[in-house]
Amino acid sequence: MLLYYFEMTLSEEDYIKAIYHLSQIDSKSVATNAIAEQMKTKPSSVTDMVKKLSEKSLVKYKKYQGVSLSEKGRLVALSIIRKHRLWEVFLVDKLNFSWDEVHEVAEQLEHIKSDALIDKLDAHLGFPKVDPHGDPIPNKEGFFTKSVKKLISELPILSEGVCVGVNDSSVTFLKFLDKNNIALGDTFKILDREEFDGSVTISTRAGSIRISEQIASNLFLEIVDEE
Amino acid sequence: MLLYYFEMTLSEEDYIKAIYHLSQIDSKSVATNAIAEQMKTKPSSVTDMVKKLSEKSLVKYKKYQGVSLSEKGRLVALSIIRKHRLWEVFLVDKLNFSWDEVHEVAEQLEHIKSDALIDKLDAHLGFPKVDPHGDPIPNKEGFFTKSVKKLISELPILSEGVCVGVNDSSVTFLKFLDKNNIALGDTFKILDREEFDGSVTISTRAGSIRISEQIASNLFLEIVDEE
DNA sequence: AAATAAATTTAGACAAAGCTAAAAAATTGT
DNA sequence: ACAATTTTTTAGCTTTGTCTAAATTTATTT
Ligand SMILES: [Mn+2]
Ligand SMILES: [Mn+2]
Ligand SMILES: [Mn+2]
Ligand SMILES: [Mn+2]
Repeated sequence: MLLYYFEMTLSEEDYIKAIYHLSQIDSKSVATNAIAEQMKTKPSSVTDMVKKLSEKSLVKYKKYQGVSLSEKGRLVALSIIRKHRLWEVFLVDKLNFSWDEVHEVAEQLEHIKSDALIDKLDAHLGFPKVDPHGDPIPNKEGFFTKSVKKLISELPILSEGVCVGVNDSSVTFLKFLDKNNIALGDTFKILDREEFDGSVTISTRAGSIRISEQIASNLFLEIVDEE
Repeated sequence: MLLYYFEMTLSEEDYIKAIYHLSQIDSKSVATNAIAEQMKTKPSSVTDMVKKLSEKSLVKYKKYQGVSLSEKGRLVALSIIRKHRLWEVFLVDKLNFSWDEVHEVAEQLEHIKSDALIDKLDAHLGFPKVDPHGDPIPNKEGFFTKSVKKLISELPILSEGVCVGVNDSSVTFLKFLDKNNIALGDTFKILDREEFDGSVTISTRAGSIRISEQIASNLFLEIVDEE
């Protein structure tokens, strides 16, 4: 990730990250209003910030034409995302937070400035490849293995992956999972799917079980594509 | 420490901490210039900030008369110091930083807002009582066991304590310590002192050794006074 | 008790990041 | 094609935390 030798404020970092995420969704240039919504600010504030980021060559910007990250900006985004996701792993693996409690704190921790810190944290965590939500962690140079996160209901038979999230985070659903020995971090394989009702047979640590279409469309598996 | 229910900025927190430390040294009210020096700002900036802190009842302030922490301010200071020192323990014990590398990063980490985070970190570290520099860690309510950090040369015979720091951090001195099996974290007992040259006999894990007055006046032991 | 020096406060500016209201450009609908 | 709508930018203000220079208060010397 090659340290960026210019000081960036917390706010600038959050904007860069927001622009990165928005351009992942759409790939075209990102609209002022979209950034404003993501950052929970007003479009006029976005215009101001985007001008400043453009001055620093972190984004490419032409009036009324939206904005996109420069290569420099992309690397900054990935370095913040790396930090965010490493801290999330720390919070879950070492401090026993659950995967749905960590985002807000990571949002703060990602801005701590120290290359040594993040290197040592990475080592301490055993160089994880994905965060607790199944999202890939870029390495120091900004490379990461593309991982695909898909609902069980959308995966073909014989797919295999790690359960990394739920769509419906209601207490009743989480209790259901518990009762059926399904937990975040488990590896599942999709054995069969009924044409009739969309129910799916998956293998779990406790043996193979049948789950309804409704359940299958609420569980995310993370499939890592080796590069 | 009973959470403070008002938002504080990073800068306000650092000022409160600075005022706390300065009033430890002197116990009287703290001078504007002293704060300015500590915070590396100008006296006029200090006056501005002190007025704001006074508005929030965090300090007692009368024009030209210096400033002191209110009880509320003291608790805020202790909560930040608690966080600072817990993070220092984390950096040294878990991430293998050395005790002289951690201050700057802890200076950032101490401002992360999350009560759950600091509770879980505390537990993860095994509820440490002192930081890597031998300074006591306040508990959630702001209480801490007073620990005395003194040079071996200043301690009476039969004192016992944990080696927590050096005065002279030159490479030659640190190498000398290494050669004589003296390391941070070791427990020493002062067995005898020669009137003639001030040299001291101490018991170490490798047996008892004699150290010169010069060495004795460069090694800090931390003596914990049980409350 | 002045005079001088030092410490502190005030006044006025500035950069960062935000906001509202108004203007301008781009897009959409007819 | 052109009017209406939506998006984006500009202009002007606000708050935080900082600064310099000038004024004021307190402390120290003669
Ligand atoms: Mn953030
Ligand atoms: Mn995540
Ligand atoms: Mn700090
Ligand atoms: Mn310390």
